[in-house]
Amino acid sequence: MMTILLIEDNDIIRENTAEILELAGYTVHTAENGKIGVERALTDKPDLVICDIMMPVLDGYGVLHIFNKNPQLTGVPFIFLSAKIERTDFRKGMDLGADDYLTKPFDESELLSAIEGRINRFQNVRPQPEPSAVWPSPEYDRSGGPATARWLEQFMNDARQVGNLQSLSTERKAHFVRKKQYIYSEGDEPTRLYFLKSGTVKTLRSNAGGKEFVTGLYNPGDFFGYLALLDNSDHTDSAVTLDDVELIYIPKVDFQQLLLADPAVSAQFIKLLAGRVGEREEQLLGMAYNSLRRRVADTLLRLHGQQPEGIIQLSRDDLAAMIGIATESLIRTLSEFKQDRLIEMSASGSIQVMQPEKLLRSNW
Amino acid sequence: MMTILLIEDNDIIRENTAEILELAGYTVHTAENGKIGVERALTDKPDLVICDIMMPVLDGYGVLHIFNKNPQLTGVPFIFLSAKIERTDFRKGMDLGADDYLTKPFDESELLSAIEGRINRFQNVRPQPEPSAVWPSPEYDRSGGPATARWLEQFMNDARQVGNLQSLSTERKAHFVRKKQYIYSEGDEPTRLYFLKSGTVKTLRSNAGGKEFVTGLYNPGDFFGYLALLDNSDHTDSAVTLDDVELIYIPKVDFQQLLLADPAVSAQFIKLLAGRVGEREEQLLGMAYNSLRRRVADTLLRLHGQQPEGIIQLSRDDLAAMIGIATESLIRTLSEFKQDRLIEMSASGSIQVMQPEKLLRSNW
DNA sequence: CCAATCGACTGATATTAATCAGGCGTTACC
DNA sequence: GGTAACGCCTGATTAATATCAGTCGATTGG
Repeated sequence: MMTILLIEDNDIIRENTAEILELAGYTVHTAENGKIGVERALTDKPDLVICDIMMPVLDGYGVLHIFNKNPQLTGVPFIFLSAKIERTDFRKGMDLGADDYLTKPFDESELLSAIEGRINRFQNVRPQPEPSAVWPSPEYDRSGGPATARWLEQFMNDARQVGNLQSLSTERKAHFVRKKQYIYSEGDEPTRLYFLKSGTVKTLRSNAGGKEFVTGLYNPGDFFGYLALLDNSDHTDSAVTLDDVELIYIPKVDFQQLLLADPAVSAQFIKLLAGRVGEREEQLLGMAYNSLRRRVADTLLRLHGQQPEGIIQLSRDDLAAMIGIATESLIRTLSEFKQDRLIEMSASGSIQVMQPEKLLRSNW
Repeated sequence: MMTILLIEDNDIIRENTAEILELAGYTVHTAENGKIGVERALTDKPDLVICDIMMPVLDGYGVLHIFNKNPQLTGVPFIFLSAKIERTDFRKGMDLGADDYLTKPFDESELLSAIEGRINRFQNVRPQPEPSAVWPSPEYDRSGGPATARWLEQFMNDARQVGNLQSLSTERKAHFVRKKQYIYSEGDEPTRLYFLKSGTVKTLRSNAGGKEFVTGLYNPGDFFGYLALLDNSDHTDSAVTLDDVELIYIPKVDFQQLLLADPAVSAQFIKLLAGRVGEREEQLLGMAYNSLRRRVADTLLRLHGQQPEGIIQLSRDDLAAMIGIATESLIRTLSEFKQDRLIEMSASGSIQVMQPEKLLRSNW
């Protein structure tokens, strides 16, 4: 339901008015002066504001001034309430940007119709519906999480059906690469996009000291190596196979053609990348202020959701490089988790998260 | 320039008023009754309508009724003009959805400030989505660094020249926001893109413990707040002003239209985002394995390149939150750098990098 | 004008996680 | 079949950095 913020210093009028509004079915928040009103507006985000003009601490004009300046508040319909019926007072209020002006005393119907009038007006003025024709919120569901690009597979099927990019066809030869092989290295010029048919691939960056940070982990059905292609720069990371894999190569030109041919694709890529930026910034935040234990837990949970069957099969070194910690520290933390029955480890070293809820919630 | 439609049956008042408006720089179309007014509104698409109430053929209420029903007309600011000063007349007009109500006789300043008031109000509130036409894709400078979006400015100029997205025009009102104000907060639904005209803005994320990590720093000429718009999600960061700033709002719909109208633009955005992903991953690598000293040095160098004049004017708290370390640690490191003559600090706390080469090379 | 607040800074201490060193079991290989 | 190599793990030590507690000076507000 609509939330209305009522700012009025007179206790009787305020309570009376609030009661009327509540009877009419609105959720009402009240404030007894302008300052409190603004504070409440910022926290409650009302759908409409009714504000008296003459008030102590901060008057109605001041409140509206602040509303106009604060981007979070500007869009909210604003109705002045005043005992003054003089034309100049009215004009001052309107010129400041009020949307209606009610004079006291008013009766119920005046109040309610004024509110309805403004709500209707603003709904007309501010079209709610997503411009879906413009912004494809597509059937390409981003189910694989922002890190993966499974929707591209779907897209490629479509592209194939249209038949204008034959080189994308699945008849393409699969390339077999054995484990622990570099697919491309930092500094290489990108020549193609990779589609992972089977196996696992990690992408990593390394620093001057030879330490590695794993930036991505790819499973069958994922594409990788697109960052440098999109950025039109050299690879800034390396891709390494974790086990024996089957790859399909999509030549750079084909990919770029694809990208330009259909606006929906570029829109999808924009979405994908924006999501990835957000994810990385989140990680950065965690890296800065979360304890090692917390970061291990977060990474395990992320993998738990991504990995098939929820079983994490990854060497301790790689896992540590994903989290950005020393391998020993990871192992110690895993042991602790195991003791707490939060995870289980098999003889082969694979990890299974047993109590994701508890792992998520426990705060150190 | 803004086009105003004036609907008024009295010849003298109509011509007189039109003259005033023209002198004020508006393009004015007139109509001598409601019927003609509506017809003219449909063909001319005015930016604002001033309409008398008592008129032959079709009165003002009727005109507004039609405006409310016709989607093409609903978004236009509508001001009533009337000789009636009775409260009930005023309320009837407002309840019908008028945006202001001027009583005759009025003087020039009343008229003009009422018009300005509504135009400003509507720029805050609404984007009226114009049907997009595709314009020739211009050549965009690719030199702008990945962190900034200055090329968008160039693009917007082009868009303006073609003139089909008027709402992007520089005539847009600047919004002033004082320092330390939130422009948007984590979790807010994005409603617009922000263009920073003057001042400085930071974007930050905060974790459960209330700690903040500064993810971006924006200078005049930058755009910000686009991540959530592109991702089609809620804001995952907050934007806060560091000093008094001037902002220009670009409504969500306008921006999205813009983005899809021209493949060159989406291509630019893809590049921008891909670059930002790379940057963030680089930061992540540094965060994991570089010493605090190294990270401070890197951040200083980054800011040295970005900030105008190379002078870094930033509170210690914000700088620490950018690097992701404790404020005290930062201050200690800065003191060390100062002792080593790598940087200089003014009394006001601003930092200047003196020997970028040495700062870059020294390896700890 | 004084008190309160804030930002820059310093010293002492506590905590965390990296590093070093090594054990133990399994696999790979001559 | 022996041994070298490797992956997983543990203990002790050490280095790095956060935290706590406060000073000092400048600015702000009543």
